[in-house]
Amino acid sequence: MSRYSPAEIEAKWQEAWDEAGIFVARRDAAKPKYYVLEMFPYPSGRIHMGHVRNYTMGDVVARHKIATGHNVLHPMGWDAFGMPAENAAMASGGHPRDWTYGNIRDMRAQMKPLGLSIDWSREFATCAPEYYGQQQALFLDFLEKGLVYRKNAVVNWDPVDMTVLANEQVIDGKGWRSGAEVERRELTQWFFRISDFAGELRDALDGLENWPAKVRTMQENWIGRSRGLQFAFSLIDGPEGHDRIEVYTTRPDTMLGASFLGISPDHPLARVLERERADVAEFLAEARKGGTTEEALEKAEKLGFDTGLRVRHPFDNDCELPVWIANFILMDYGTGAIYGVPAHDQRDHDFAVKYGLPIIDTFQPREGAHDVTESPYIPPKTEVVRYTRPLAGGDIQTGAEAIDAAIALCEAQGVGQGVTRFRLRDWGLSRQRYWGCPIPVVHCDSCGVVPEKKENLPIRLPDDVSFDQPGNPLDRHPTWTKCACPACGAPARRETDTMDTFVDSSWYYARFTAPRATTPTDLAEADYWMNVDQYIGGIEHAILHLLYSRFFARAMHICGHLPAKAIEPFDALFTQGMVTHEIYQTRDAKGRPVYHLPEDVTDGRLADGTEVEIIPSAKMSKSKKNVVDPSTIIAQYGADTARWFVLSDSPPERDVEWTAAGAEAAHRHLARVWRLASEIATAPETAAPEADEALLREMHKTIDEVSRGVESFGFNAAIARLYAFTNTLARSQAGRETKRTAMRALAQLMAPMTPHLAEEIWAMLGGVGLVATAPWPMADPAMLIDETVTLPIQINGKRRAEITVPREMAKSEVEKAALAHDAVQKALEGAAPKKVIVVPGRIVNVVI
RNA sequence: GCGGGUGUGGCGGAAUGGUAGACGCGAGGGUCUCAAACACCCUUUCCGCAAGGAGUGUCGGUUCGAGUCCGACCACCCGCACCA
Repeated sequence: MSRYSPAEIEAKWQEAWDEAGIFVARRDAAKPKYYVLEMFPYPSGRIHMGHVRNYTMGDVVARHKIATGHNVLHPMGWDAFGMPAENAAMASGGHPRDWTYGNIRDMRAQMKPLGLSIDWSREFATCAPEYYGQQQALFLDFLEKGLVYRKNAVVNWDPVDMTVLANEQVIDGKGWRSGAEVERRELTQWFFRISDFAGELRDALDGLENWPAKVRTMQENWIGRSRGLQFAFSLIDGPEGHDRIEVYTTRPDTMLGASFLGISPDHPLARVLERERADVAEFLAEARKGGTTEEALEKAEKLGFDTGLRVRHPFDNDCELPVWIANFILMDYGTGAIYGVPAHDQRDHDFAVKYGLPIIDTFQPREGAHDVTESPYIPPKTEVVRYTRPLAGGDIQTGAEAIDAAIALCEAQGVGQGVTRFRLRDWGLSRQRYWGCPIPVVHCDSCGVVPEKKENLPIRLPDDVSFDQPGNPLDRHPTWTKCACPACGAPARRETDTMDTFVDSSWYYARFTAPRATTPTDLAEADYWMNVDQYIGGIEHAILHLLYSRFFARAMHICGHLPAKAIEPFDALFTQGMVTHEIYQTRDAKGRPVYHLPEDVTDGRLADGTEVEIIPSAKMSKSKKNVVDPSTIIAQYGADTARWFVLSDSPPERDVEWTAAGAEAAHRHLARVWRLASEIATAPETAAPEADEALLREMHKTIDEVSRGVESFGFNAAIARLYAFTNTLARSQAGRETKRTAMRALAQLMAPMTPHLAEEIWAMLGGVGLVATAPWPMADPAMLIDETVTLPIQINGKRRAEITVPREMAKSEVEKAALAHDAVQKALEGAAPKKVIVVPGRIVNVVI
């Protein structure tokens, strides 16, 4: 072979790894275990560059850990349930299962050539009954422990298609197929009691030291622990059974500024009024329009309706407040009722202005006048403020503990009590869809909701379903719903809801430790392999998936499926950025955009010479056609080039832009390394002791920096160092044996990133065995320290000169040498410096 | 709207509070070649012939010293509970 030929060497070494079976994970007490996991893919059809980046990063970690003597588990599977499969079935008539398994087959075939160090013997798809049957067993255990329950909750309802819509299927408040205005409607649904764990999930975040701080912050805010006051306003002449309205507030210090009471459209009182009064029903119908997302609710126009009812202020018997129904009040948070303080809250202020409600100022800002009719004055939580209206007969000052003081005062007065609340809501898992894990319960006329017997699991999805009409095919299946009640044996109806696909991905990491076990997990295996030592995936999963997984691990532990140490399943987390690409656009006759694939564009022009408009890089998406197929790149340049490129240009946590030029450059470099290696392999023996010393010093510095880079996800910096070392090696006058040593080290350092090329070079230079299993090189600390050091000299913080001094030179000597420098002398003009700062080995700063 | 993040040459980016621009791309110049491709060498933040000066989204602050820390603002990106 006379030139770098990835097609040849990549197939060869993949076969060699397979034969040696080095990636098959088995328990081994003699080695420290290491479990590295990338978020498993949804089988959407083809792999994309984002997958390549994600799995390459995981592979670098896995291969580095193998080389450092760890027993590595690096599995792969498929998050295989979900809407796209049903959409495909609706669009083209096939079966979701066939579509899904076809995609898995294609994507696996695309992934294998990447040369990932994956233990494919553990592969599974979540849509396989062997997996979801165990998930059903988990559900039954959770049910037994009270971790699952049923309650009403709102969904997006398409009144034309008569079906539930996912948030994604609601476009600008309208159903994606029917175009009808979406309504919020209540259904009885299954929920996990994740909110019971809110405090624990919040507190345990502090222990997740190897998670990105931003993810911990996001989860903290999502869980949203708050301290506040819960109390009741008494309702005057309310409907029967409604003589008080409970409210929750985090700002009880503003209580005297209340000018109205607001309740959610879903509040029980609103429901009662809706049944009794046509005007209320009409308003609620209007208020329930639009989707269920918090974003839609927050951005929607604030609507209110005066019920005519009034409540009495608990601190002031003479003060009566009107009761309004307002569309921005969430039934899910607090008590579903608030009191409005327009003088001290922006949203309440907007509402009061819109509906002409009074604005009552209760605080005196410390300085300057503030007209609260113009804009609200938000009293700071940290500064001392003074009430202008007496609270319960006494002027009080509040300070840093204003809220606590107000709560204490209210408690003392017998008005309500301090409570800790969480923003986190229970996790609704019911989905009115076919392609998901069936919820293993039946509905019996006499016994109610009855869990299936475990011996009947898995409850398999029926195969004979049709997607020719909207709605859940399980609902209209002729026989599948018919079953016998597990309790009394009478005819009963099987539950037709399936589980949220987030359930599937909330425990797959545990299943990988024993993927063929006949129980959800095998405790011995879980005890050995858990926790995941390094988890890698997109930042888009920062909240939901990771929070659900943390909950699930706790719930599984309670049910005896995971050891206690695994309740925080991911020891370390890394969130990687996206792969982006420029978008190429032209316009059709009507001025509408037409997108073009990168492979059809050369130098900004199409094949017919038409110039394309270049839109800055964005996430690769099929609709914008700014996609590059990894298979094309692998065919053109080889897997090592694709791997090298996705790691090289950008820091892994940030987005990386795929460019054809960058890919070519990566390939050019790998070809150069290959050439250099074959030159060194065949070079005649020479000796050059001085050059040897210099090259070996560089080698040890490179080993040190690359090792640290690989361990800290500094892949781009590690690769830059490898480029620099390649340049050094190419120019080195060192003797043959030294160069061979340096080249072998280079191969080892490159092996996690470009494993095939590294094996080839390793073999070329007489390396023993596979480089994949060769022990990672160690940097000799003595070789990392130079005898002299060059220090910059700053004058007033600006660099003006530099001196080279012995490393161990005393501070006073360094100062003397710096002051003697021409540039310093010139700047001083004979005067003495005001101050001289010497940071040994770093810098000298002369202050004049 | 709420929560989180990002911002450095023509481009991607590097930089434990200590020489801003490592490494790569692109560009310019050169060597090799009949010529090209490949490869190799040199230059490349901006202004300036130079001396020198300016410079990390904007404005302000802390510090002997700020890309890095603090405050305000601007722009863009991600998430918002039924997308995965």
